Amino acid sequence: MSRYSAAEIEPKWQKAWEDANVFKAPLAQDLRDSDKPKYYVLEMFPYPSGRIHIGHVRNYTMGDVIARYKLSTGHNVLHPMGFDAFGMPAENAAMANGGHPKDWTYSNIDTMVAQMKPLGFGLDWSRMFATCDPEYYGQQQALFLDFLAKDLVYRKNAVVNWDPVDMTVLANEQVENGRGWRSGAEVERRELTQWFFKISDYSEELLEALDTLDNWPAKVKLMQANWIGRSRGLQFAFSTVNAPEHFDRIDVYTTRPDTLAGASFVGISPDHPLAKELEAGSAEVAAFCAEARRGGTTEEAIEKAEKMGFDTGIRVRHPFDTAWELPVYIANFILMDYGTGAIFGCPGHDQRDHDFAKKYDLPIVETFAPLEGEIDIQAAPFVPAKTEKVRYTRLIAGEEEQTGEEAVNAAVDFCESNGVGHGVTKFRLRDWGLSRQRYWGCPIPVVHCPDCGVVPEKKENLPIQLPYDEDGTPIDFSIPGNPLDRHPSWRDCACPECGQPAKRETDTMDTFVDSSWYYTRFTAPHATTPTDMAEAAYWMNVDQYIGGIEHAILHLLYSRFFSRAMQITGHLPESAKEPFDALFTQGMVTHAIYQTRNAEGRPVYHYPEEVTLRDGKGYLEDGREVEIIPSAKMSKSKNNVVDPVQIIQQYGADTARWFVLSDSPPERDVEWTASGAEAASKHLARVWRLAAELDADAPADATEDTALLREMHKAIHDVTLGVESFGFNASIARLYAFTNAVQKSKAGAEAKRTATRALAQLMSPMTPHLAEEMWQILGGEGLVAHAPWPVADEAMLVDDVVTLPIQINGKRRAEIDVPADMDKAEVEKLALAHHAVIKALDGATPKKVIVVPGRIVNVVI
RNA sequence: GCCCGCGUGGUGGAAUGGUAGACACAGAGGACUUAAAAUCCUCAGGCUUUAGCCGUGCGAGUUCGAGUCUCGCCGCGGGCACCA
Repeated sequence: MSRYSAAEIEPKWQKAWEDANVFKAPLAQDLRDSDKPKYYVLEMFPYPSGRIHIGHVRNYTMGDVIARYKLSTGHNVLHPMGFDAFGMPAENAAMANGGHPKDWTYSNIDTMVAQMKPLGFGLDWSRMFATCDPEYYGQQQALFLDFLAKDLVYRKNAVVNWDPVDMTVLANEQVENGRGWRSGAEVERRELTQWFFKISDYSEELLEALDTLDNWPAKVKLMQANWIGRSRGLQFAFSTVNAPEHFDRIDVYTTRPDTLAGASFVGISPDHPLAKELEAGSAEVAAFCAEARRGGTTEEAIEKAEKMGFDTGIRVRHPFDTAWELPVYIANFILMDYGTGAIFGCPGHDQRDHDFAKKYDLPIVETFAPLEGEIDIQAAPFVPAKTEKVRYTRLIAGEEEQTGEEAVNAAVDFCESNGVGHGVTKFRLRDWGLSRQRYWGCPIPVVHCPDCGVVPEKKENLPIQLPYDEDGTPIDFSIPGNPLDRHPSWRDCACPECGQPAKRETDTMDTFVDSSWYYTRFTAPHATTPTDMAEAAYWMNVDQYIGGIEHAILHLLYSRFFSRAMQITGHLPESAKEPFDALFTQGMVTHAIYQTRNAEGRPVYHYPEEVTLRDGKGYLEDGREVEIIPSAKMSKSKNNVVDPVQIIQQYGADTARWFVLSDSPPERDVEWTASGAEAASKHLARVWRLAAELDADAPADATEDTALLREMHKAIHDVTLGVESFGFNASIARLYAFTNAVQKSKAGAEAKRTATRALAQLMSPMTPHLAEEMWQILGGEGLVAHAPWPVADEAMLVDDVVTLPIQINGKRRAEIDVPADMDKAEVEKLALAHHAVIKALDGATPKKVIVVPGRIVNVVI
């Protein structure tokens, strides 16, 4: 081979790894004598959308760098891959193009595996599974039954997006501007009986345990803490006037009892029992409640909807002044799921309440004011941080001047001692609703019996499999709704308890359930129970989990709940309570969007390969200029997805891997550029030539050899540090510099061979095929994948002389070279003797001289 | 609307509170070549030129010293419980 050819090299080494079983993780039962530590690295598994995406390449390359590095530092490594295969897109595809979600999904998986294999990831493919495999979801059903037995699951009512035209439940993403995406009908919020996991029982635990997650990003822990949302407040009851029977009290919860003297109304949710009672007796109330329930269920939709209230005519007495009566409104912005579904409004110190008071002409009363300055409470609410000290003008308890926090505590104590309610701690976290009215998910293994009620399936009947057809007729996905619901031969069954005719639950599970325990299943993917305790005990926890920041809250929080629930039900050891020891959240790969507009002004999107770039402007083949929207998240509908398969075919896997790791820090988004891939490819060819064209006759040269070996040890040190701290871009920049050093070095053949072999090893986690090839050319023993990682010699890292910048008043004016170990006084003397300093001082004495050894000198004049 | 991030040359980006722009891309100039490709070498933040001034989204502040810390804005991105 006369030049670098990825097409020749890559398949060869992939076969060599496979033949040597390099990446097959051992079984725990075979490791009794192994003194190697274990290492479990996992990237969030993909949804089988059909083709891999350059973002997948980036994500899995990062994991692969870690996996290969850990292998070469003497670990037993588990690095598996699977597919998060249930979910809506498969059903949508079946709806749009016919076919069956199962066929669509498995065909996509085949394609994606075929696209991933050429990338040379060090994965243990023998452990692969998809969550839609009956073998997997059957064990998930077993878990559900175990959770049910331990009271970790229950049923209650909850609201869903209801499309009144299609008569179906919609996902949030199927609601566009409050309307159903297919029917265009205004969506309403409707209650259904659904299954829930009792995650809220673990609110405190999940919150407290965040402190133990030392290797998680602080921002993720903060987001989870805010999501769980512990608050201290006062729960108390207003007594009512003119209310229907059994409603002589309205319980409210407030985090601001210190503003009780500024209350001007009480608001209740349209789903509050009192609202429902009134709704039943009044067409007017019913009309308002229907109006209030319009729109989607997301918190965002509810927050952004115009605030509306309905005066019920009912009044409540203020707890501290029974002559003072407040109106009771039904309001569309109050959630039944949080607190008691009822609040009191304090327009003086809350923007939303202020808007509401303005709209319905309610009094706005100030309870506290800033320490200094004037405010107009009628014009705008005064909402300072709770930690800020303010002056109370209508004081409930405590000092006149105190912080909001202090005032809340004082008010709670005061109210308690006066028999008005009690202080309570509440959490924002709600129970996890897992029922989905859809086909392509894990069936919930229960049966509804007219006599016995809700009956769990017997474990020996698992898996309850999804039907593929209906007595030989393909299932029809062209009509909205859940096909399981209209599938009599699947739905009708015998009650597992009494044997009488009964009906299966037709709801399936939220796909978050599938992804909440897959990481445990990888430790024993074919066990006949959800986990094999011996394997789980050995391989858990995941030492390094890698995935997108978009999963910071839900997926990770649900997984943390599941690992606890699995421990309670005997499927995981106590030590796996927190399943992910370290978490890394990587950024997205973005690409410019190229668009023109059609006659109606609607955007038309063009593929990157259709566009020629000149002077920062883009043109189509016919010469028309395109509008360039920079750095957008890759999305099929915008035609800005870069297909990695093309890159791999053109340049090879190592180039693709090298490119996605270079330049951008892994946690940040990266912009895909074609020129970047080209440059990466050129560099790899240069590195290959270093090994292939090494001059075997070059004589040794003591000075040059030492200089090069020093560079080598520094590179080993820096690259290793980069790999260990997810600074892959830094490692690569360092490898560029080291490559330059090797290339320019006049060292002898032996030193150059040593340095180049180290270069191959340092590159091996990123460009493993090239590294193997170089290793072979340079006479390395066996596979570089098996070679122990090089260790830097500390003695070679220290320079004898350092360059110190000299600042005058914080601005760099000169620099001096001094021995690294020179003491401060000597350095100061040298600095002050420098002509630039003498000139600046102009005979005066410096006010101050700061010497930071090895860093800087600052002379203050 | 609420929660969490991010913002540095033409571009991607580097920088334990200590020389802002490492390392690359694109660019310019040169070498080699009949020519091109490939490769190699040199230059390169901006404005002025013996030297200096301005520069890390904007405005304040802390500090001997701020891209980095604090406060207030602006812009962009992620999440908001049925997208995964």
